[in-house]
Amino acid sequence: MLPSDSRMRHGEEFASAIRGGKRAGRPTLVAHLSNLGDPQGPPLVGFVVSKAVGGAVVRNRVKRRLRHLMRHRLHSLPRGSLLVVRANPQAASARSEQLAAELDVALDRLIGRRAPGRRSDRPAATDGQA
RNA sequence: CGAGUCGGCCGGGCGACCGCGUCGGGGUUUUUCGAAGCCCCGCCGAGGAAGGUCCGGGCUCCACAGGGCAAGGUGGUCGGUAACGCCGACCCGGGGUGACCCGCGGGACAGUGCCACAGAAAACAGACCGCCUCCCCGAUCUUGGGGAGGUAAGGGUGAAACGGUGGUGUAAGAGACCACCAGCGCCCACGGUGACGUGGGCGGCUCGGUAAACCCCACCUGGAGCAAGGUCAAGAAGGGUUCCUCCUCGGAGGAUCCCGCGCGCGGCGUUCGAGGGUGACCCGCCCGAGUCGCGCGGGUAGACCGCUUGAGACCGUCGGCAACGACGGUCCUAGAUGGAUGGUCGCCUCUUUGCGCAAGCAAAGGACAGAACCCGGCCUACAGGCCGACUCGUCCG
Repeated sequence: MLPSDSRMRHGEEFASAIRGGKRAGRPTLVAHLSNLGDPQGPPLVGFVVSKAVGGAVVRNRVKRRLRHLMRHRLHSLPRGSLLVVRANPQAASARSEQLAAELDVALDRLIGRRAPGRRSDRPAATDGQA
């Protein structure tokens, strides 16, 4: 799972990531990324899974899957990042591979906009599909 | 073998690797010597309903003169229990050939209300068609119409029509009277802890249902809830207790402990008592100097304790029809707080689909659902499966 250092725990961090950050949407999830965190600290990742996604069992499963997927993608986030991943109702029925692919696309777009040096421009067709 | 009734249990299994959470051990760094950080190893890590939050408790804080009047709940009896609206046994009523099942099971002579449709009439008596007597009119060989009265046996409606059957009786009839039966009330005897049952006697001859309609009766019930409650930190402008010093006797300074979001405006107040508590209200009682409203500004939901050893689980013996209890032994079994159970696989198992004569092969899928202070219940959801007891029917012996 996710190392405990990288877990987002406070409401204000969620708020600043969602309000002050950039956004990338996919059918199953929406990712918010901001750089307003502690510049020396590790990146913080939080998840928001509303009741629209499903019951308690479904929400827990979605959250755990996302947390597991983020574990291998933490190194791609710069220091001081605040990332919040919101799950859409479609995430309840998605397979793990689909979640992973969409999470990759969303992260690439967010990091690409912040650091235009590497893999900056995804084709516009991806946005249209979203 | 078929059909069925009741009860209990499981709710995918084994293994590998990488992660996460609590706890324990080891190493290392820092240290205010309490501990904290990092790394490594090991154990354990969701449910029968963890769910709905419908009852009952434990636990915590507040309250704990009394009276009146409400409110809510429960409702056969006896027992079980910490307690219950739960459980067991029994009683009564109903259903089933039966095993068994169902019951929201106190009171309808305290009072009020309601009873659709049909029907003449639906609760207190009344009479549509009938039946019978008398009178009048018409007709004259067997009956028609009208009026006054008697009656409830027969018809028809309905879930239900003021007891049933047979007789006496009568103009026709009727508990008007009689016998038996049903039912109601009272009394006695016997059995039972009791609900109640069995038997006998007497009475007037007969009385609808609905209380999950109001209501009446009996019994029970303090308020809030782990965001309870406690410790620390943070916030700092203020108020108060007691003591000391100074003084222009108004206060000022210091120490101490306690309380407390701040400011502005306004209302009501300090013994002629604001406001609060006492379960809602009233009386009464208690505490009492602040309190209430509006506006502006600000601070919060950080850390730790509570937090998992408990009406505990399992096994055995004994008591009890049973629910359950007593005794003995063994065991410690989740404790998160943006909330730990996920990912990738292998083998087996079950279901479905496809291929195949078959053995089998391949693919997809695994019910309902996630602990949050803890127990005892109830209710609701649930793929599939296992075990036991019993009943009825058929066949064989």
